[in-house]
Amino acid sequence: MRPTMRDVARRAGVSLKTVSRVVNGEVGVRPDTAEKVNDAIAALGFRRNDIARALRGGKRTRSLGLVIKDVANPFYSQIARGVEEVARAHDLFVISGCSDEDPARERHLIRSLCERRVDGLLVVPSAADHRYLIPELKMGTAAVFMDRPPEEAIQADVVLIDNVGGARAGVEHLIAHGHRRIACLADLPGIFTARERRRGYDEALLAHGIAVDESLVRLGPHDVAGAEAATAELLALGDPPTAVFTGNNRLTIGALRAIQAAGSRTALVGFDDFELADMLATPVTVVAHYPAEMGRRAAELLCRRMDGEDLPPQRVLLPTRLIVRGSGESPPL
Amino acid sequence: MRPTMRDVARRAGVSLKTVSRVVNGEVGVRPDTAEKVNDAIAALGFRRNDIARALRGGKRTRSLGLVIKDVANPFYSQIARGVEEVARAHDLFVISGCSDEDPARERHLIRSLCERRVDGLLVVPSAADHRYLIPELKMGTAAVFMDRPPEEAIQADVVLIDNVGGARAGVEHLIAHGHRRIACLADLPGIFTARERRRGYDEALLAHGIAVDESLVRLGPHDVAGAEAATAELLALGDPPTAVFTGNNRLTIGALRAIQAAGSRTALVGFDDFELADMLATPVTVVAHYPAEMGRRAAELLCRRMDGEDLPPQRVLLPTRLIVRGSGESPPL
DNA sequence: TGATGAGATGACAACGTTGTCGTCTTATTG
DNA sequence: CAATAAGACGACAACGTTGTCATCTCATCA
Repeated sequence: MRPTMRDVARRAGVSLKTVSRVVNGEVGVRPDTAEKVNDAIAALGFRRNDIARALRGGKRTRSLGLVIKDVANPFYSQIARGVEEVARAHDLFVISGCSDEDPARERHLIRSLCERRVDGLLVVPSAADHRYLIPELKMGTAAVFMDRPPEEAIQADVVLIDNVGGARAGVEHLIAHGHRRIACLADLPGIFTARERRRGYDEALLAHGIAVDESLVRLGPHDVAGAEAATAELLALGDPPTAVFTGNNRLTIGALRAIQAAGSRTALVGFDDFELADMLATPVTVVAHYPAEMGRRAAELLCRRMDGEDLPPQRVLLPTRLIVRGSGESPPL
Repeated sequence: MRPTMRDVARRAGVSLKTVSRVVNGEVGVRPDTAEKVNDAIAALGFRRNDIARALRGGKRTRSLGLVIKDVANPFYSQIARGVEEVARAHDLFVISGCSDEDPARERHLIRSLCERRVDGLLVVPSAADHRYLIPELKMGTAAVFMDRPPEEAIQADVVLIDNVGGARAGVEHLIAHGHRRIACLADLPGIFTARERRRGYDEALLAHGIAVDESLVRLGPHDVAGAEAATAELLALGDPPTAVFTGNNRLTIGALRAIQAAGSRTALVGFDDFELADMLATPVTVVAHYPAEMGRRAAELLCRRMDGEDLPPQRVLLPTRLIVRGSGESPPL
């Protein structure tokens, strides 16, 4: 169905190789010959077959694999956007897949991407164990991790947010506004960022001589509904917290719902910025970071690896920024 | 570097073809032979090369191309998610690119995707002219358009939102609440959905015997800031509108900002739902639709085409749903 | 015991392209 | 005018896989 170079060659009355030369803009073809070839290409609607090209070349498929949890989640879609920008600049395509936080699916995705011979891998890891990647890395597939590091055994670049520092800054902001009873909503403790942000929360309290009250810490809420329930529970305590620190935007929104529903004036600082945070009934003070930047930095690192640069594994920490909007500045009752 | 089947064969002491058989789970290999082969595969870290496989097979690359405006935009990332779900179910990979609404880039993307021999294309078109696609379609690359139709000349499936009906329902909702002076913010008239929604607005007014007052219609605001300015202007009129209908979520947010800033009680209904619409100071009544569903439907259609089904070009219209939240129900002053 | 056939395995070509090298044409130079 | 070189072009192999067909080994049976 699709014409090949051979078909073009036949039609133009030249050899296969000459067509190849014209298609690739190589020198050493007389203008009139090139014209004949181009006419044939246009007439037949020929498109060079990049599959064959990649096979013959043996080296580059000019593609990179991106494994994230879920494109529909703005955090990941912004990462994807950052990756796409860099890929575009390097004339690469992005082949992406959603792991949905399922280690088996992540593994399957990565394996399939390797089978497709992507030139590099960008992964937001879900699985705990990435040793299965070691052979792939050895075989020369470059890989860069984002948002969460792989375990020690893996020698690869990582681009992370400064989770500890950001969380600490957020909680210290609440402390600076007079809060002492500060609750913490963290995601499942199996998640790296949840642990790190929890650590920042602890550090902030400790640094200001406040003992961590485990009854104010909720590890586990994983979605808006869970966070809403957990917050409602906290607000219903005999001695409720005067402020809440939430470990990600889902949790922030859940907490917000509960606080709003309870008609409470509990202060709130959340990790992750989100659209409309400034438009809410109480604009939300957040620890912001820049997922697109994470995607860009990771993709850039990956491209350097793909170009054969041989640095020791990098660990990039991206800064956060506290955005003060109102919810984090109300004093304790 | 990467071992091939030949390497595996050598190590296992069998022929190339036998390795192929084992790798593909074909019958007719003695268990002990298969074991030798599997041992060699494990020892060498062999991964089947899908590039070579696709070339040899000649037919399927098991991939589909997705061209959207911008993954970072939730509308498109939800489409991408829907596509991904279907792709996953069919064991396909999604290769995506962002056109950023640039026709030249869209064309380049589609061309490159065809060169990569994707099995099918899913496109949210930016360009006005897609005739360049005709040869590709003829060559057997299936294509399905989303959100906006291609021009007449292109024979391809389209999955659209019921823009006219949705807009009409939204405006009629305002009319039902007593409004007569209803402003309309529509995006650039070059955009299909903007035109269609504008048409729904006109139809609603006409159906209720209200003449369209062009001074209340603003075509052109394309982002939050533009919508905010346009709305401020409308509110400053001597005889301002009592309600505003906005053609997409960016415009809704801009209008909301202006209304909030002016301390006005102007009613508002917007096209597109958005996260937190229910959490704002005034929860926003919207005409909701389901981008992920659009992605799914389009991908399903595409898969049917790819499987060789030969229907006439389909035109799927997805329904909208009016979600009443408060901003659309305040009466005229 | 030799014919028969089923099952296991291998040799080879082909997918569409590009790198290497050889051949042929034409212009240049002594 | 013959020698030479540069330029244009083509023949062929190879990339790693799979489909086709041939071959080989046994167990079975008349």
